[in-house]
Amino acid sequence: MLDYIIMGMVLEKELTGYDIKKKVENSVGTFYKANYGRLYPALNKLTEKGCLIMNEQMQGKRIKKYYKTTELGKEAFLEWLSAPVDMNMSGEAQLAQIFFFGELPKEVRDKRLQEYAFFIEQGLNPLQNIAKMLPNDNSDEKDYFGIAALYYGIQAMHNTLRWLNHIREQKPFSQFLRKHDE
Amino acid sequence: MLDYIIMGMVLEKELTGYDIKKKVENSVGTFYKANYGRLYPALNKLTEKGCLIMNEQMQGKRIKKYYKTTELGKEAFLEWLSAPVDMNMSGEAQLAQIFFFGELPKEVRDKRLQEYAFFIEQGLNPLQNIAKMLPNDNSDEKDYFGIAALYYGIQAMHNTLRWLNHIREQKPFSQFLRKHDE
DNA sequence: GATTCCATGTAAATGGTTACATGATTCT
DNA sequence: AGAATCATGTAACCATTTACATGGAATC
Repeated sequence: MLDYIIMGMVLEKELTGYDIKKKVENSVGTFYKANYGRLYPALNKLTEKGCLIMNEQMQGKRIKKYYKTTELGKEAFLEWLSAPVDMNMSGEAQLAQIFFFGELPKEVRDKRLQEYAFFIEQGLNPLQNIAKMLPNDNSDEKDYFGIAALYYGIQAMHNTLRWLNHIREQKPFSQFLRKHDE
Repeated sequence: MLDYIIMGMVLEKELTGYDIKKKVENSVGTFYKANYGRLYPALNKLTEKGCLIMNEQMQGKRIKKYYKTTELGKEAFLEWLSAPVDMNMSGEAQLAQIFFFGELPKEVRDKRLQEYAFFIEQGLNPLQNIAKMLPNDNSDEKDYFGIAALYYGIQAMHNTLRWLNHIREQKPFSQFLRKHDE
């Protein structure tokens, strides 16, 4: 996963490992955390494999290593990107993939987004059935937070579906966020 | 984390490892995945530590091992549960903790929920500032999905805050889910 | 009688974090 | 001058997944 995120970050502009980490933080950062402990080793491995090219530059007395994705890397990246979203991964990791969907041809992208919505609906149904069978009154105090977690999941899935509908049509986000009734 | 989830699952009723996995799946399952590869070793370690008691029972020719949380285990569980939610963990893992909040005294629980809401607001602010500075028009096609991910994050945080407000007052969930405008 | 589910585990491989180590550059 | 940040890495440790291995019990 980190490999693909790195390659996605330096598709066009070359960056240092340090820059890449910063870029990850303030873009996909909400969904994916990188740290130097595996970032730098990953950069070396990807360079060895030929997925990145490294370009050393001197800045005063310091060597800076700039990385950029090669054609081979681009292929690997697009292969990963165009594969169906892996539902075994955490929701956050799934979002990290969709983050790059702008790099995908519209056809493939739409297919994947629809597919993804379908998977979420499939996960949503059993949860909704459980919710329906639950007693309406606050019967057992101790169970409340378990039920709350269930509803959290249902809500989150609903919201993801709404979001997917939105981005499938590439609507602007000016009116995406809703007012919240206190 | 798994240790505490296990202990939380067998606070009152004794279960086998197999049962525990099932119970995790259809309760916190949306947020936390267990697998036998670490579940069984974890059961042994917790038993050695004295956090669980094991009770072997014969069912025909098969030995079944039932586990239950000891007093020592309960203490450890409650200590974990009453600590502030660790914001370095994934959002899913955070929810897995709140799942057990029914076991917490109201005072501690309310404090933790308010604290948690505060942390989320703190994470939300920078994202909202980025969103505000973004050009309103769909300037760059390729950036659209990056921006979409940003809005997803903002939406998710808003929803979490709304949910937290709801559960802090222990409101029933009959009207929690909103209708979705297509 | 075969398949599915119940039930318990282990071992190898992989994945990932944390702390450490070092030093240059830029800002105050 | 001192602090913060830029910049690159390693090593030890810890966590986690996957595949394998085994067999009883219940269901069709």
